[in-house]
Amino acid sequence: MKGVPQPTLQRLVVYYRYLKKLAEMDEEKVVCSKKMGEDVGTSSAQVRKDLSYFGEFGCKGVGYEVSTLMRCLERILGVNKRWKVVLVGAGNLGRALVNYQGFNRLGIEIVEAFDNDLDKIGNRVGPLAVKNDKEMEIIIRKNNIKLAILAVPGEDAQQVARRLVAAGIRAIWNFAPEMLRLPADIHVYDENLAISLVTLIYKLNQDISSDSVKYIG
Amino acid sequence: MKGVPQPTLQRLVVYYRYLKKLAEMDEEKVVCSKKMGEDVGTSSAQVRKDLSYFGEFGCKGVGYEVSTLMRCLERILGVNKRWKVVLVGAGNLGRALVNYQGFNRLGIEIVEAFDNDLDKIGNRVGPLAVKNDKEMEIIIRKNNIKLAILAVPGEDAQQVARRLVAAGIRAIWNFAPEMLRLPADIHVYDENLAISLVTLIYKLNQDISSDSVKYIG
DNA sequence: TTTGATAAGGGATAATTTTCACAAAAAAAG
DNA sequence: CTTTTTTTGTGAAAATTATCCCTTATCAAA
Repeated sequence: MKGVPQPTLQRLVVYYRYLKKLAEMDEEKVVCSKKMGEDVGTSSAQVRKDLSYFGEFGCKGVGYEVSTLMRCLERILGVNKRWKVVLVGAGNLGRALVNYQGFNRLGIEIVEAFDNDLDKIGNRVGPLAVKNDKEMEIIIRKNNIKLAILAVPGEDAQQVARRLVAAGIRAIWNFAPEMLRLPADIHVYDENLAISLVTLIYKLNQDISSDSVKYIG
Repeated sequence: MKGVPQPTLQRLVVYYRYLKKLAEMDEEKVVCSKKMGEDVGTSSAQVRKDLSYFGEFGCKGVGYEVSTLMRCLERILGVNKRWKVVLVGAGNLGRALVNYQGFNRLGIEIVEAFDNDLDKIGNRVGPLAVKNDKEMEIIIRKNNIKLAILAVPGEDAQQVARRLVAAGIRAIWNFAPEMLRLPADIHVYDENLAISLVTLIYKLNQDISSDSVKYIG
């Protein structure tokens, strides 16, 4: 179970959500890789290869039992357990994440929100009251929390991240556009919203450029 | 200028922001690929290879002139122009995106926000008033807008996306966890926040599993 | 000047990821 | 009961990406 490609992992989340929807609709009991691929936007071969990293889940000539494969993926991804997460930085983005419904369905619960801005401390974000970040370390330790969402300004990110790691955090979902320098065994996922948008702009711009090439020469 | 790897494109955005920061600090006039790589978390070879897809920007034995390379990347990425963007879906996430400061620095301006929820229409989100989505098509056409942020519930996504394309939208940043079926020449970037988080959970869970293996056998 | 150190550019090589194609198993059809 | 169809799982091939390393250019110091 070593050396699973990152793209495979990401598609697994997509498959999981797809299967969950199928299971809720309660129509098909079985689904084949061809249909899965078409429905989620990849190929049947990709679906099978992705699953093959983790074992055999299907039945030749038949396909995959929806509920079984769903539960297998649940275990593989670790979303069969409930995960407690803290949010640091209760700005616009942080508040949106707390209120985002998609996480709860994956067993993910944001249990605390911290900020260093006195104007924000005490305010409600969703079901939480924002706490002073001075209490952060103590609360993280006491509740044995391993996962943090870092949504603070770039200039604070490195320092806050160090504090989180010192408090026992093992994985950080980083929204700050900064490279975090942390011990190698801490998992960091850099989320960079600007990247996504600029990628689209690049392509739009390419279209426009090649259009004008057509007209000129 | 065809066949630029997607990862390269994404790193280019990172380089661009890095150079912009260097330029603002106004210390070094020149930067080499080694330093760039270290500062943004990649290798010097990767930096050079990424840039090589677009031309020659450096000087052997010296490095890259910060302001020049910055402006080159600006043109390559298309962020030297201003881009008008509409938001569809004024929920928590949509509101967070409108208020996100990172876009403005890239010449990206969210100029309209639409929703079909009568409770939301008329409310302010940042500097905008949410408009009725029935006006969407007309306003997009009139302002010749090409880029849309889709932050509506999954079940509405496909239908709204079709309307956007019919109104002249050419690129969609899709936050709905649905595969959009659109003409092949429409650019879609699927942003899936759950994927990021589950990827971290997977790794956390792996750590825990391998820990217990140590104790048991 | 000449020499040494530095650093870009780019072809060659390696690693990773995706796609292909086929054997084997199950079900359906004849 | 045999044949055909379907569909998985998986090595092998292809495509894509990343890394290495060598050549060349530039600068600084002797």
